[in-house]
Amino acid sequence: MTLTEENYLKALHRLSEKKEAITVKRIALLLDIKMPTVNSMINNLAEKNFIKYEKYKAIELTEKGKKQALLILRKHRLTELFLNDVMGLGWEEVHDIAEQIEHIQSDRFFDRIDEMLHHPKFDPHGEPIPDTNGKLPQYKAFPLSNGTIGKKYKLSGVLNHDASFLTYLNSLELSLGAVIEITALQKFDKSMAVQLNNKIKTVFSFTICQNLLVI
Amino acid sequence: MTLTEENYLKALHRLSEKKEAITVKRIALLLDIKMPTVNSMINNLAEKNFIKYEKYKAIELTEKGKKQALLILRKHRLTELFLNDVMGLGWEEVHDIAEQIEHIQSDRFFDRIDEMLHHPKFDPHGEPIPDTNGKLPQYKAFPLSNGTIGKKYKLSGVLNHDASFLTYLNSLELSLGAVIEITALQKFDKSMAVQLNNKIKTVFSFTICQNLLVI
DNA sequence: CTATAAAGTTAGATTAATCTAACAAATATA
DNA sequence: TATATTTGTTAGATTAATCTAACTTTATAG
Repeated sequence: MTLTEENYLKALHRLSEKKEAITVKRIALLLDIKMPTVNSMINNLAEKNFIKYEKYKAIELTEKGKKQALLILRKHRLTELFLNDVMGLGWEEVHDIAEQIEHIQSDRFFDRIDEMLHHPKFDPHGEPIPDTNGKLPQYKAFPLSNGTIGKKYKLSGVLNHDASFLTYLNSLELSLGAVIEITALQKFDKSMAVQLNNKIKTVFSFTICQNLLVI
Repeated sequence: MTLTEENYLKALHRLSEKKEAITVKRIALLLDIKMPTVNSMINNLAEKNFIKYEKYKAIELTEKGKKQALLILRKHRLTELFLNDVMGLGWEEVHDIAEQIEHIQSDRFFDRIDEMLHHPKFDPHGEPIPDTNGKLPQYKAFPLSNGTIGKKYKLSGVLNHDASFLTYLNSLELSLGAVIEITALQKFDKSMAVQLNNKIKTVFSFTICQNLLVI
């Protein structure tokens, strides 16, 4: 696969997630490329069985195409996490770099990233990370505020990336993968008493609970 | 610059280091590309002032071309070190991955790598790493066996990468950047008494000293 | 010092990815 | 429903990087 084909597949997948029909126009707008160019690439991808396509009809990813797209998405999300977690780059700067690194051809490289991050199932926005076969985890991360009393959860992402919020989490030694047990619930303000990593006990406001993604 | 142009520049630089003349034939062999292809790329690079070139004459990198090549080399060597040191990949596997990552366009990314490695001046083979302006360090790493008694050196590379050797170095907490002081020298077998990181005292055989590159 | 071999160059074709201009089909609107 | 607008397609050109075939220059070996 060429780099360009990979980028089209990624765009196709992104559009397929917003349940509206995938059209030549939308792809052209998303990639900032003229329609005839998209048209010829669509024909190319159809020939290679990455998509199902008939003239003037909507475009659909085949199983093969979907898998390929998810494998690229996997590399992209793992890379973003790596750049942030391991290399300390800010969330605003990781995307553009990951767009480039996602095309690196090396299973070893991405396997090591995966290992160093302890095989994360979700990125910090709560988006699922496909596995090496392009399969998504069955369940989805949800905000801690939807959790139930007495249960233990694993932190898999945060919806807010303000420095102050992240600093606060750090002060509690709360990083991705940390265990959060809900020990009590205040009906009045929906705040939660929690125990972190079976050690620290504290209380989270409802706002904080809404921003912590867990599984 | 395109990825292909970058690869040609890198090849050109590599050939220029082996003082023989740079010819179309050599480039073609090195990159496994046919001569007419090289010829047209040479014309392209000459137009862009990366090289000086006249028909049937030898090819020379201009200052501009040399700087560009060194900047790519910088990214390559930093990446190799990073893949090995930080990500724990073996020396035999880092090269191919670095060949791809060296083309990533992001100063921030490589600056972070540089920081995380504490601004290394040499790669583990003792080869110098150009700085952000494409300048090489003036001095060059040399084997510890050429050091003098009473002096302190900084470990900047190793010439042997056998697992047993690296394990031995690890057991002494001897990693890149470590301080090695020569405290005594045995004339008989050229072994050296050394103090490592101002802590551990031990003795290195001549063979070991030959394989430790220092500055 | 010529003849042959090696290296270099030119010309022209090919492929991937892009474009513009022109035309065709589908959709929306009056 | 007829027309206008939007969307999609085709045809043909362009650029970067590659190739083969043919030709030219330089180097080498008798």
